[in-house]
Amino acid sequence: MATNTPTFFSTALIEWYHRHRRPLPWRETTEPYAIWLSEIILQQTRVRQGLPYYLKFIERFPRIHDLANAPEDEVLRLWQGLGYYSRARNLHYTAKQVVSEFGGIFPASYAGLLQLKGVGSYTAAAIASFAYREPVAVLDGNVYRVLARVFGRHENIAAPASKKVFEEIANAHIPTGNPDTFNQAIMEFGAIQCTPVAPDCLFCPLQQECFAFQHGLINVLPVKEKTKSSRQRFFHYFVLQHEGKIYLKKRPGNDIWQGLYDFFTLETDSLFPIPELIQEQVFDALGLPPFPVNSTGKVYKHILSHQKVSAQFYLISLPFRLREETEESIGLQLYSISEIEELPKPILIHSFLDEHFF
DNA sequence: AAATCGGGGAG
DNA sequence: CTCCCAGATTT
Repeated sequence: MATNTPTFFSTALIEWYHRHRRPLPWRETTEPYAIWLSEIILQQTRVRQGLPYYLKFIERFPRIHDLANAPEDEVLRLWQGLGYYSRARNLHYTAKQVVSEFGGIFPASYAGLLQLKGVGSYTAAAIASFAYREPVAVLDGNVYRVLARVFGRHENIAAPASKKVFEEIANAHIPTGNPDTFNQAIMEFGAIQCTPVAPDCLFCPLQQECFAFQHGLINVLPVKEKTKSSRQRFFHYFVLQHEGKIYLKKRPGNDIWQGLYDFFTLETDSLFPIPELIQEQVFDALGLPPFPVNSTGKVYKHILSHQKVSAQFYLISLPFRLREETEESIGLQLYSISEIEELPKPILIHSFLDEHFF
């Protein structure tokens, strides 16, 4: 990359940043491990939501070896409630890889960091610039918005093809001598000043240079194509209990909440399960004689990015355990209440348990 | 290129 | 309700 000297844009952002920056713990360090941890946590997550998780993780896992040596269930349990759980699984995978293959030392360049699982172009640029002062511009939601407005770009920011347009602008302005501050500044500027709704244009240092402000396009830029509506799903959770313990299973891949624990599940295409379906998919599958079951009555609603889940729970007390072959084939295992508290669970399941058992 | 993966908060 | 958040990965 060519050597960049400061521009009106980088100068204004950095000057603004020095007056408005929030004190955040991951800004007080240049350790790749701490920066990497914070960046994974903050993907698609607001600082306010991610901060307590960062503090928990850095306390429990002060060094990458601590994270690498932890069981995956504990990592997922600490991650519980933060969403996008593949981030936690990849975080753990990469910690183990960096320890076993690189002696606990992170790759020292953008290109090297990009090879790590869970580290894409944004995160690699963030770590490279913050930890190594490598002049590579970050491109996150904040940056897209700021660039689209200031430079008047109408490309659809949701389209992957638009990425290089914004990348080129950002990389043309990142000062070679101060890449870390520029990257921090442009993201902070987007988060605090140039917000998605009702940006503070009145007191904006870029007011005169901002294309969107000068042309009355603040509410038009950035252009972002609308997403499709999500699908509706209906879960029927059978809370099988025996001697104070509850059967749980670990959720498989290729669906939401991979690696988290929930109950034996019947999924239907409507709110009301067909009795024959319960007979076949529940009683027959579990090797139980048929008997009447009632849900707890409450329908739990849970919203995800691309799905709306309606869940009902059916409390069932078993006077005996399931057959061992049944337990193994379905993946069900009995856990005490205190054990269940330590397992990673979807917020939906945790909320239900909180109301009935914890 | 499009779909998928969470949960919370603002308006 | 809709939109967005220090995005990455899979299809």
